[in-house]
This record gives sequence, structure tokens and C-alpha cells, in this order.
Amino acid sequence: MKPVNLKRLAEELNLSVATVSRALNDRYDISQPTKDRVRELASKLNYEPNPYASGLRRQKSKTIGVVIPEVANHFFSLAINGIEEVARANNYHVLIYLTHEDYEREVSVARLLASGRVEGIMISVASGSQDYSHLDSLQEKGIPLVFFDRVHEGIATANVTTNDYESSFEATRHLLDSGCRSVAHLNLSKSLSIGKRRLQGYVDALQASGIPFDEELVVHAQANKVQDIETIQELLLKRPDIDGFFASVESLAMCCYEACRNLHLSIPNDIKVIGFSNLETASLLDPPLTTVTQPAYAIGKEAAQILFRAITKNVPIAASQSVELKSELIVRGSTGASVDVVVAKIR
Amino acid sequence: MKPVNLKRLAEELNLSVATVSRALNDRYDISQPTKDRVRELASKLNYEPNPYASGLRRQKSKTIGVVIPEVANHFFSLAINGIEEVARANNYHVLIYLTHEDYEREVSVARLLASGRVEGIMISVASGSQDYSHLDSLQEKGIPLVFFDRVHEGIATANVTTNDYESSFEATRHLLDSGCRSVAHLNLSKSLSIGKRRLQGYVDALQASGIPFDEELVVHAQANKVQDIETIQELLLKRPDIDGFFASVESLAMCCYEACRNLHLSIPNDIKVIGFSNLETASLLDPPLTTVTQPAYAIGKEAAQILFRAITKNVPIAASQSVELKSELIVRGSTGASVDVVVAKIR
DNA sequence: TTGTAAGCGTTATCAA
DNA sequence: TTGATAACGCTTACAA
Repeated sequence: MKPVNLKRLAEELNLSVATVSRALNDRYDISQPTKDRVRELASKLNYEPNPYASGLRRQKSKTIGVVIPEVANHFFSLAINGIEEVARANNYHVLIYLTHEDYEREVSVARLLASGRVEGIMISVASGSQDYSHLDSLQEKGIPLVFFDRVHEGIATANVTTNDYESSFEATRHLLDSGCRSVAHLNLSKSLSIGKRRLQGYVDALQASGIPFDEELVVHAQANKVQDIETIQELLLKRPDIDGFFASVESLAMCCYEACRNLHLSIPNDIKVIGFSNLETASLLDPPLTTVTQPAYAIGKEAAQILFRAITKNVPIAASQSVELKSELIVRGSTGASVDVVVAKIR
Repeated sequence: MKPVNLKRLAEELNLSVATVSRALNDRYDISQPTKDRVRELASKLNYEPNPYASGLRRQKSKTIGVVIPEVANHFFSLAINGIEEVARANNYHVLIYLTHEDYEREVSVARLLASGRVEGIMISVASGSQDYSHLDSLQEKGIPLVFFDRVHEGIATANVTTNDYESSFEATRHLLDSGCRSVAHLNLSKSLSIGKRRLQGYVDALQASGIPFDEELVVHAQANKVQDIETIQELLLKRPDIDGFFASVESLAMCCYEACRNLHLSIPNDIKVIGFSNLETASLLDPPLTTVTQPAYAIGKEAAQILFRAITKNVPIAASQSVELKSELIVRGSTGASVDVVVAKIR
């Protein structure tokens, strides 16, 4: 089966390859009748231009890369939705890379992306990362980079984040307002941008309420469910005064639920829980989880739009294009007073 | 800043481009000292081969495409995890495309992928698809295709599925065994492979128990949460005899929860619910959801392995390579007898 | 062991 | 308005 390429079209039409190419690209210097002939045959033969050839020639891959820690996570999958939406609107393709929170993986992905395979990158850094020279060198190669949610401040480019500090401050205050006196904070990593900011919001809210900060009440998680549940249980046994948990990521809020269940502690009677989360089922949990919900889809979309503005205008991204979106505190049963409601039944 | 390519390396080393290329590819006909010199400079300059150039020359893109309806869904995101894992092990890149259950989108994605951008495709078809000629033409172009979960039987290639029929049969029987007499079935689409099989399992289980099949109890959903909840509520009001729901996809199980809550119906006292689901939080719901859980990660991994076997050996994929994995029925509170448990508290 | 040159499929420059 | 030709960066016969 002969391949369908420009040469083939040109031969069958008795035209030059150049003319066919220009006709398909709708250039002004080709006559309408010729364009029509070319297009007709092209669609008849299902011609599709070879992206590797045109990519090589034009130095454009029409592809962006997305680097995230995990995809089995509502926050990131919603963000991907937003990114894909914008990419498609721009006729771009999306390569996806998962770091699984692992520094080594992030470094190797960065190396892969340094080759011109993508015209731009959107990244949310791994919790295991401490050194960022692999990202610096992408920046140096002139590949536009946008950070979202988990950023690396050391690079002058746009960051799309949420108001983590304020949200954490509010979330903590909400726990205190709900009667908690001994609130533990579950953190993913101190070295992560969001880790720092969310911890700081917690610390400052305690201080604002005149409650001393207690280092022992801050748990740094492993991002391993079984281990993290274990850690939380140990803390609960060691510190029976704990009456509230503020989880800085969704998975840790779920670990709290499991830990409390294992220890037969009631949420919210014994322990109140609040967590950053994009769980669709938050309101269906037992009890419904009070959440700080980030606009994940909007974050992905916004970040992608910034990236594509840079790609299409061919200008570098300035740090001043950074955007901070607002998260929302949604109060539900896990921080409420527990009430038994008797409801009217329809049958 | 001069670009770092083979020419640049060759010039600085006083070697030919060909020699440098062969040295970097570790060919046997290059001397060790030369290889060392080349590699040293390459790594010093951070040389990365241009994938578009080598792809064009070798006719290999080192990329696969994944086409799925949604990513904000545990089943698909876990499958992606499995796919990405295998792709990375093979040094391949993963392009991702979301159809949002829309036929038109699937067609346009198929056209994009017909161009040689990918060496193989993994797809789970959209519920809106009825015609599959867009996929047939990919097959005709010689692009290896593997279907997972939602397949298109019309194409002779491998399908990676689960034992949908048996699972549905069992799930339905479990509801009947739990005392249900009027079980409704929530289906995504009759035209979908999984839709048909899951419906059939339900129908046959009813029959096996001597319960007549009632067309009115089968709901074909819109994949739109608000609408689907509305539809379920209307059905519940119209048919007060309904005492069980079998949801063929996760989102519909959640819609049942919402609908029952809106109507003040208790699960499992008034209505029992079972659903296909990969929700991590199934056990934390109120009540915990009885699920048919598919081995989503294994499905993605298995499907990718089949694809890569075909790509590396350069042989077409035979239908005989199809694999059927087993789903698991996990019984939880949503189909149980409701019991109020008083637990010992640790404090 | 290394170099020369052709070619992958496309686009851009220049000439006709 | 069209055609011939070079070039994108790489790999691979074939020559030396």
C-alpha cells in the first residue's frame, strides 16, 4: 500500500510537491481551482500531514507536556481536564508524565522534555523534590514553563496557585470556632510550596487565637496510605487531647477517617476533621467532609492559557503573569455539632 | 545561543556527524576512545537528540495515544497509571485525549491519530459512539489498536475487559438475596459493549430468580449528574415498589445516593444500592457502598503490554490476545441489613 | 574505524 | 501562479 504523502498527491495531480503543500496550507499564491483539486484528492485518500516532518521543518511540535505527581486524584484529574480543553482549542497535543512524588522520576522526565518534544510544559512538582536544577535547565533552554499548585519559586515564570495561606488560616480558625482546642496538622512535605504555606496558615491561626503552637501536632506524611494511617493512630493514642485534624491534602483527610474508625473515635463528636479536597463524594461521606475545595479545573485552564499565550506570541512568560485563584471553604458534618435528625419519609 | 545538535558536536570534536550519531547510539563500529569523547561533550552540552528528526528518519514516534471518555474518574485514572507505567518502562511517551463521551470528539481525535503521530492506540470508546468507521480506518492504516473496558467488537484486535456479565449477574443476585424484589438498573448506554453485557447480566439474574423483567426499571442515563439524579427521583416517585438499584457505572451509584437523600429514603433500609465503582472512599460513604470493583490498574497495564508486544515485534494484534480479568464484588453497608452498633470508646 | 551522501516528509526561498 | 531546490536533524548504506 503506497503511503499517502505530499509526493504521492503531487504525482497523481501532476503538480509539484511545493504547490500541493501550499494548496493544503491555503496560501494566497495558489489558484482556487488548484486548491480545490488538491483538497479533493487529499480528502479522498485520507491524507494526513506527517507531524514529524512538519515539526522538524517548522521547529514546532504542536505538543505540550504535563508533569504531575499523580493522576488518580481529583485535583489533578480535574486540572488535566482544564488543560486538555485549552490544548484542544489550540490544536495542540498533550503528553502526560507521572512522577509518583518521586524526585528521580521528575528529573528524568525533565531530561526527556528538554529535547524539543514539547513547546511548553505545565508542572506541579513532586513532594520528593528538593533540588530544582532540572527545571532550571528547561527554563534555560527557552522552553516556556508554567507551575500550577505546587510551584518552585526559584524560577521566574508564571505560577497558578490558590490562596493557600488564607484558606489554611480560615480552615484552622473554623476548627477552633467549632470548639477544637488541640488541632493537629497533617502535611505532605515541608519542602513543598503548598506544604509551607498551608502549615503557616495553620500556625498563624493558632497564634491569632492565642493557642500555643505544638510541634508534636504536625505530622509529615509519607504519601503511603497504610503508613500514614498508622502514624495518625499513634499520634491519637499518644495525644488524647487532640480534638481536630486539618489535612493539607485529600488523601490525608481520608486517612483521618480510617484512623478514627479504627480507634472507634467519632467524627465530629470526638474529633473534627477538615481537609483540602476535590472529592466529589465529600458530601456523601460518613460524616460529610468539611473541605477546602480548590478550583482545580479553572487552575488547569488558567495555567494552560498562560502557556499558550506565550507559545503563540513567542514571548517568555513573566512572573507577573502569575494568578492566584480562590479556594472555597465548604462546611459539612465533619466539623459540625452532631445532631440526629429524624426525617419525614415519603413512604 | 547556538543549538546543540549533532552538527555542533561534530564540529567541536572534529568528527563527522555520522560518527557522532553512531557513537551516541553505541554502535559496535566506533572505537571506545571516540565514544568516550563524544559522550563527554554531549553530556557537557546537555545534548538531547531531536525526536522529530529521528522520528522522521526511523519512522518511529516513540509515542502511544490513549483515548478515554473522562479522566476525572477513578477507573480511567487508575488505568492511565498502569498504561504510563508500561510506557515508561518501554521508553515511550503517552499522549492523552478526552472524548467527554462525545462521538464527534472521538472521530476528530481518530483523525489526528491517523497521521503517524503515534505508534499505537489504547482506547475506551465514548458512550455517544454508534458508528465506528473512524476506528476501522485507523486499523486499516496499520496502527495497532487495543480496546480496554469499552470495546468495539467489530474490529479484529485485542480487547482487555472484565467479566462484566458474570459480575452483573452476581451483583443483581446479591441484591435479590438481600431481600430486594424490585431492582432497577441504571445503564450508561445500550450501544456500549459494557452497557449491553451489564444489562444482560441483570436481566438473566432476574430471570434465574423467577422475577419478571420490567423494561420500566431500566434507566438510560445522560452522563449528566443533575439530569440523572432527576431521572432517578422521578422513577422512585413513579415506582414506589423499587427497593434496589444496580448502577452500571460509578457516577450513577452516586446519583442514587443523592436521589435517595433528596427524597429522604434510607439506604439500605428503604433502598439497597450496588454499583460498579473504583471509588477509594467507597468504604467511608454513608452508608459504605457495596461495589463491583474492576482491576483498573491491571487493565491499563495488561492492555499496554499487549500493545507494546505488537509495537516491538512489529506484528499485528490478534483478537486471540484478548484478556478478560475478574472484577470483585465487595459487600458493604449499602446492601446490608442496617444495624446500629454501639462501640466501645477508648476515651 | 571513520567519512560521504542520500533520504525521511515537510516547508521556505528563489526563480520562472 | 507554479516549480525546483535547499533545509530541518537525524540515521544508514556505501565508500574509504
